[in-house]
Order: sequence, then structure tokens, then C-alpha cells
Amino acid sequence: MRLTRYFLPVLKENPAEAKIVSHRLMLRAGMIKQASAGIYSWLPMGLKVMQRIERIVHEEQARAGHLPVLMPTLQSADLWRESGRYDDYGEEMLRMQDRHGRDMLYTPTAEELITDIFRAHVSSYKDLPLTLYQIQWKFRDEIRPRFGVMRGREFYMKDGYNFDVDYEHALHAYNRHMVSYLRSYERMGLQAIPMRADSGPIGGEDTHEFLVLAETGESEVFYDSAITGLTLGDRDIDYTNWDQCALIAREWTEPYARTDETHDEALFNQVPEARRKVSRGIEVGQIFYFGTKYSDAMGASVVNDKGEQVPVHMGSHGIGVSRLLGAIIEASHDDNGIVWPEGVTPFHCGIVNLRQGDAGTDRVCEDLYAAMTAAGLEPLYDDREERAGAKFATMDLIGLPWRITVGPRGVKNGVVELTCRRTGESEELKPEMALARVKEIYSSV
RNA sequence: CGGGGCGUAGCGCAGUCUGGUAGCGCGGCGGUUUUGGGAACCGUAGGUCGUAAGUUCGAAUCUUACCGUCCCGACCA
Repeated sequence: MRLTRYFLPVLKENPAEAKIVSHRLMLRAGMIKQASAGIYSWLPMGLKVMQRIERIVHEEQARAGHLPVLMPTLQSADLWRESGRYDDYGEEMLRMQDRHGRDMLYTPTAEELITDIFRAHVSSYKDLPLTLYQIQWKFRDEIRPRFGVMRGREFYMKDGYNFDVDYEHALHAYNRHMVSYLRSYERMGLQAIPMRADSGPIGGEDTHEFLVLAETGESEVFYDSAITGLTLGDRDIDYTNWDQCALIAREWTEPYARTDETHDEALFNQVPEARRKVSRGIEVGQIFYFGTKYSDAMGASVVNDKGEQVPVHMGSHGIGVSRLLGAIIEASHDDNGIVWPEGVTPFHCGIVNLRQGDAGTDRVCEDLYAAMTAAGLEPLYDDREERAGAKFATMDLIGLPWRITVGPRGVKNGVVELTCRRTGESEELKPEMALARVKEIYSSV
């Protein structure tokens, strides 16, 4: 993409309404525009990052054997009356009527609808296990939305639902989700720690929240620092292997890690003092096992291998996709702007032409741009008639992890400069070598 | 929902107390000179002062109501 052809309305000054860094940077980097309280329009670069996150989620769900569906945002109240939640949900649920006076609502979650799909089409244990998920807009009418996309009213979320014949199978589904979530977050460049949590209004017996450590987090968190060293890396994972999933889940849930809601001081004190950490965290996902709550209420049952009619065991699982943009920025930025992890960056590499219109720099930039594009990477070429300072400031603000700077001095010597956004380190390389380096970096992402 | 702010150009703000020609910086557009960390100069466009009613010869400014939005609290993926 050439910057002169892109729509990137960056702001030099901080918008008054944004108090926390991710909100400020998303507005300044031209990623979002507030439409009304807690509701945002997504501009091209913000949408691009969101789509990268979405893609990682889809890929990891596919790997775990889960199937995508798409359910409506506007739902009839009928199913919600059947489960009893139409009355339980309260003011957070946005309610409305259609022209016939029928009660409708904007979905805050989709247990009812998915259970309705299930009961209509599945009747045998042979069709299980089944996990369906969607990535769809949700709405919760927060009393006080704040912090930009981190606590919006409208939000984009992956919500998934597993259906299993009994508790043991459902437990594996739980563990499988834990592993797939850990993988997803790792690919986004995040360390998200599973923490035992309360189940809240969704209702459940077993539940973990995934929290990203950040000063601006909404929850206070207590954890054993041993957990922050854990990583899946390139472990070979077989999602059909119950033992392997259980083992990984245990590895990540054994060290103490809880939010203030479930914090147990006595247990915490058993952690060696040097490893006891108190911090704040942003919740970026949650998994639940809730058994037969909805299947009982809505009559979703299957015949098991003994010929008995049994209610299905269910769980639900969420990843806050739009919220993740804020969380990633909170966890990865500096005074000059965003620092995108390679896994979610909107463009793989910036190309900065320091002397637009100069035959030499223009040619090197164009060649790099074409070669990088041909290699399957997406560069952002700053081809504006701007001075160096303005171009650097823009690149730093929008946070592309790598930048190639092409100036007349370097071109004369046959080199360009490759700079790492995170460390600020630069090296001078021949253009083809710089390209090779960028290709190599992304080959493992 | 309780408490407290704020609504004036795309963004950041002054002007409101004490009523009388709507301003500044950034950004935009045109031009000249610049060119390795948000350049300088010249020119130029851009505003129902949140909305409505009221007071007044006259309202951005005073009064009332409403709307929007932000912050703290309670609540929450």
C-alpha cells in the first residue's frame, strides 16, 4: 500500500476524550472513530489489525476442530424467555420491538440460539463431539463505556459452544479450548494468563479468564511469576489427545493465578515470596463449562451409546477480538506510539523514502515495494512529499515492527537502513539483503 | 444510576465571570524555499458557538429545559 493512496487520518495531538494509552493511540493512528458512547467505526488500518486477529482465531479454531457459523445479531426474545435469561439479563441487554410489536434484542451472547440449532439437528452421541463458534458483533449496554474499544458497548467477539455427551468429554473440550486459546494469544504476541474466575451472569461451574498483564487493566491480579515463563512455542499439539491437552491445561493452571474476585490470600501465601506478584490485567477471553444448564432448560438432548436420552453437556468460550486491539497496544507501546507484534501488524514493513522525487531513492523504494509484495508481504510505502521527521513520526506512531529507510546518502553507497521498531536498532544493508531479512522474520510468524 | 466536568473550524484550545465585529495553534488547500526525527515564509478556505425556549435594542456570553460526551464511584467480556 502506498500511503498517498491510503486512508490513514493520523492526529498529531491527543484527542481530549481518550484517557488511556491504547485509546489515545488508536485514535491518533487513525484506526477508529467514535460514533457514539462505546460504539466505534473502524477505519482501514484498525480494521486490518482486527482482521489479522480474527484470522489467527479462525486458524486456531480450525486446528482444534471447531466449526465456524454465523448467527444473527438481532434475535427474537422467544428463545431467551425459554432459557429464562430474558428476565435475568437486566438492563445490559439492548431490547427493542419490530414493527409487529414483537420483542427483539441485540445479542449479548448466543447460548440460546446455538442450543436451538443443536436441538433441531443433533440427536445422537455419534454426532458428537461438536463445537460451533462464530465471530460476530455483540452488544452490551454498559452503564459507563470507557477506555475505547476495551470497554465498548458494541464489540466484536469470538464465541464458541461445545456439545458433549458427558462430563468427561466436556472436560476435554474445556482443556482443548484452553490450549487453543493459549496458542492464539501467543501468535498475537501476547502472554495471556488463565486465571480462575467467577462465572458471572452466564452461569457455570468451571471457568478461567485469560488476562494480559497491563497497568491499565480493570482487574487486580495475583499470580505466581513462574507462570509468566510458560510458553507453547512450536510444541506439536494433537487436539484429539485428551492426555496432552489435560497436561498442558494443568501446566498452565497449577501456578497460582487469580483475579481479585477469587483471590485466596492463604493459598497465595504458599507461593514463595519472591514469586508472588500483584499486578493488573486486561481480560481478553474466558472459557466456561456449565454442564446441562441450557440443554435442560431448552431440551437439547442426545441418545448415548446405551440408548439413553441424556441432556448434552455444554461449555462456552469467548475471545474479545475488538478488545484485543486495545489490550495488545496496552501491552506493547512506547512514548512514540504503538509497537505491533509481527503476528498482528497491519503492514509487515514500512518503506520510508526520504527524498520523494529523487530518481535514486524513488527507484530503490519502488523496487523494494514490488519485490516485497511479490514475496507475499504487505509493505506500507510512505511516498508522501514530507520531510524525514514527519515520516518517521508517522511510522513510529502506527507501530509497524520493521522499517526500511531509503535516503540519497545510502542509495549512493548501495545501502538502505533496516530498523526494528521495538529496539530502535538499525543496520545498513543492501536492499536485497534487507528484503531477505524481512522475509526471514515473517517466515516464522 | 449517584457525584463532578465539558460541548466554540477536522484536532487541541482561548473568548463566557463583566452581553456589543467569533479568535489562536495544529491540520487542510495553493505557492516559494527547504530536505535523515512532526520545516520556514506568503496566500487561502473552513464556524446554525450542542438543541430549544426565554430575558434583552442586542446572547457564544445571562436563565430554564433537553441532548450529547468525558471523568470518579457502583457494575462489567
